[in-house]
Amino acid sequence: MAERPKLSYVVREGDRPNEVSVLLAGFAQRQKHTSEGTRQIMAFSLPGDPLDFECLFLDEADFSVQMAVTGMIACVRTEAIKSLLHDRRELGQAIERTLLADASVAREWVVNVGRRDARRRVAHLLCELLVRAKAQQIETSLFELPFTQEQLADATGLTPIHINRILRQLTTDGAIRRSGRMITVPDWERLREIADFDERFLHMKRAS
Amino acid sequence: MAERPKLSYVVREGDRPNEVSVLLAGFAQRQKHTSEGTRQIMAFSLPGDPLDFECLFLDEADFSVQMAVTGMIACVRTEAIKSLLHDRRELGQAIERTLLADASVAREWVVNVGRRDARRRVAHLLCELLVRAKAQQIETSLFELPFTQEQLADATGLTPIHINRILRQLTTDGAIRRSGRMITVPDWERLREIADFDERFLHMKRAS
DNA sequence: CGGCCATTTGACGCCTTTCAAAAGGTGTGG
DNA sequence: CCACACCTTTTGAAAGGCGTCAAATGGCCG
Repeated sequence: MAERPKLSYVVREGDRPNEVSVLLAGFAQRQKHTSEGTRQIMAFSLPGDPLDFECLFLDEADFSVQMAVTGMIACVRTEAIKSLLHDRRELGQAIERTLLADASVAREWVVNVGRRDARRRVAHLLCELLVRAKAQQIETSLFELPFTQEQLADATGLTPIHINRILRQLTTDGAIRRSGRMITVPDWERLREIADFDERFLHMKRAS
Repeated sequence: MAERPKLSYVVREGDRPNEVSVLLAGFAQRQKHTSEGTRQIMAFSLPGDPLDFECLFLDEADFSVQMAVTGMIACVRTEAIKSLLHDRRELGQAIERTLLADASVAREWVVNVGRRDARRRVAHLLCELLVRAKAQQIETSLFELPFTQEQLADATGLTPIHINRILRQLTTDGAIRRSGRMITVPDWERLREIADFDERFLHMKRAS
């Protein structure tokens, strides 16, 4: 249970942490850097999401986790979780499902950056964030994006300049409305159609 | 233990299979289709790889598996594996590690298609395939690619035409040599450098 | 040998990047 | 409360990487 300032790293690629964490408040991002220094974000974490549970089973972290805004995380010693896993099998199943759902999202991101143009790509990311935020009861149709356009660029494999142009285009097309970083979706079906979005890849439970 | 013809599907997106399979011979690919019909491959499977074990824990498959060439797979009823998992904890850990290594590869693919240009992207894919093939003792520096240029394109988010140009460029640069689909790597370090390749994301065991 | 598919090559166009700079916002210190 | 510094957003112009279109070549199998 510790406050984490904006931009602080929770895990760095190559770490072998002896504790894992859950995001309680704020937003975080999973990312990697290429040797040239460019960054690729491969997931945004919302409150309630585990941040680095794969470290429970893999030797070293293959990605970094950085806070996107100031937030709060809960840390648990890996020993504690492992002994819990030893006692309660259903907990292991739950973690397993979460990790594999994360993996499914990563696969969808491969599709997103590999086969969708900038417009669909951004719309798809917005859809994912909206659906996940709704599932966490964060808010509904209007949605405060805590991310800068540079972060959105690194998440979609685009440049911040182009993100800006795409957001403007989506706005003039009526698919979204913006004021500051607040984004409203007046026509959800419209955005979903633009994005080619099918939320099954999120593997969310209906009513758990 | 069944032979599978080229292009046959092992799993389709949305399936809820009651058996899972391991690739014994040949090559397979994991893929998704967008609503426009374009395809994105997100993993190539080599002999020895489990093809769809995530179905053990998730409700429905979020990707399809298709044979890239005629090959052989072994099918196991999910019930059988689950009861095995119940008895032998170390088996569960092994499967867990495999699944999470797959997830790590998917994340690296996000980086690949998101932040590397065509030349690095293709080189990175070749590096991954070579390292994994070597680990399976398939062959060493020379490597028969069973994949068409169209498949390589769908794996890298490019077009087959551009794959062709990149392969030619890598050839004239001396990074690879080709005859037919056989690819030789005369200078491994060279290709690795071009690719910005660091094999840690594969999470392979040193000597298991 | 003929049909079909994969590979190869060229010309052209466009989506996205790069480069550059202005404008808007925000926090800190005087 | 203002001023300054810094970051983010916005806009424009030009370049380039990759896609699209089209067609020729090559290889495999019946």
